[in-house]
Amino acid sequence: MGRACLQCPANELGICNLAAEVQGVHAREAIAQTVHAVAARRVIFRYRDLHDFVPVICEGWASRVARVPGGGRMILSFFLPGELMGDQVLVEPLNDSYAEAITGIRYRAFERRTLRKMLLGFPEALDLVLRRWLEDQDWADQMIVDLGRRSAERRVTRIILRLVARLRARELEGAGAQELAFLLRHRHIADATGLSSEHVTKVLSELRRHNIISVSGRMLTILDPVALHRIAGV
Amino acid sequence: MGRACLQCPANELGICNLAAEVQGVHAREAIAQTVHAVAARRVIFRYRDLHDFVPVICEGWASRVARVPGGGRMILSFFLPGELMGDQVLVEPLNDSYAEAITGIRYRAFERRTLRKMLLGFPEALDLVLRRWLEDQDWADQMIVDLGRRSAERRVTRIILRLVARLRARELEGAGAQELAFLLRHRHIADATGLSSEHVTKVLSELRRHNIISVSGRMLTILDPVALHRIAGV
DNA sequence: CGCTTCATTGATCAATCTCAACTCGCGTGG
DNA sequence: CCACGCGAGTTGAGATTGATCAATGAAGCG
Repeated sequence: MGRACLQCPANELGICNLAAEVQGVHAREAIAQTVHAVAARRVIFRYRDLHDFVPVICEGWASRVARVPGGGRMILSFFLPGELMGDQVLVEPLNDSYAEAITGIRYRAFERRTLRKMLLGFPEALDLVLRRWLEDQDWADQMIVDLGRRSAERRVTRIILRLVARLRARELEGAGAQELAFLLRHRHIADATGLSSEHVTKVLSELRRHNIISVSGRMLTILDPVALHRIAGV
Repeated sequence: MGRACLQCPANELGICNLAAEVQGVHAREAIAQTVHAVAARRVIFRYRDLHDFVPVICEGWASRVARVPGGGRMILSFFLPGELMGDQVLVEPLNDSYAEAITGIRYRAFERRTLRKMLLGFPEALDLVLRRWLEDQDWADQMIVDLGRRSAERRVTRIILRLVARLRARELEGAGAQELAFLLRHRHIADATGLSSEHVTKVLSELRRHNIISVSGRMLTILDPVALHRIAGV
């Protein structure tokens, strides 16, 4: 059981067999679940095919992607370890997007029907899920504002800061540490911000030139948090 | 009771006093509610102040708006007659956006606490609300794709087509009629598509020049639906 | 170890913004 | 009832941002 499990809804709801095994007890509610692994850059599933199961990511980073006729791609949201991959637990998805692995990932799929019944029985549990759904909506709202009314530089810095905040909130990265694992490729940042990947490297190079961030391998170091926040406009 | 009430969730849930009065019966559940009117272009409320009430729009068009420091504005969603103004019925909003009237509007505010309790008791009713919430999320997803990866021309035509589809789905406009009341100003289209209002008039002029649409007063006529859909890329 | 994907950089091009000037229509106060 | 003023729409010129294309080197992965 990794750190990501600590705040995982499946764990908090007591439905994850992994947690149960570790603690040597049965899961509170028996919910049919399967474990899967997907390699980096691969499609995990299409949402339109996702009728009976609710996926939760255990390890690695993933994204929800929409394709645009003509080759364009747009990332609609990111999934970090310990997060529901889409909050449509109670309602079937109507979306025609698909989930794609950013790094290699492992995830669990829970049976929707049982999960739904359980949530309807426990208002606190329902609240947990709805609140996360609301956070997703808030993310989408912020993306809309960024895409519509902010410069490339701002979009890039803001998405980095927001992801870092999410990692810290889930305690995947220490709140103090300015150096952290940042697993996105330029292409992912580009697809999330509506920019070309070339332009993303130009923005990031500029930030490095001013000693605001530094990147080596897949570690991101925030050298000057104040400047970074100033650019992001927070 | 207008046509908009027919598909209004407050009506479907049997909580609207208006429906009850018209039919000479009591509302199924007594939920405290108040009626309000707001003039065009006025702020209706801030979402952060909206703790105890759930608003439903009865007449007119409204929008949810985010301001960006420096004068920019972005419309996050539209509200047509008979729609919940934000689906955060069950959870308190965490957003810092506000609702703004596009035309003059009338709306009703229902007490959140009672409504929530009622929804938790009726899974079908809960489903109704969650499904609408999901539709909102779908709208947001489409906006993100449009903003990130589509041209100005496409964004404008798509938002028009999507709004028209919504009006027709709610039977506010006949499915066949190509002429309909379209109450947005260029400024609203601009704020929803992330464009300048000048560029919106250029796009719309072009569409008129090609006899694809025509606008007079606040009536929009779709002269060439096929061409319009082709441009939108559907 | 060979191949694919990724990052970097520069030159050029296209889309859209900004600014400015003008017109129109409508609502309102005199 | 009229005049005025403001918000809204139109149009054009010039400025900017970011896309596209191309070429090269580096890194990751099987």
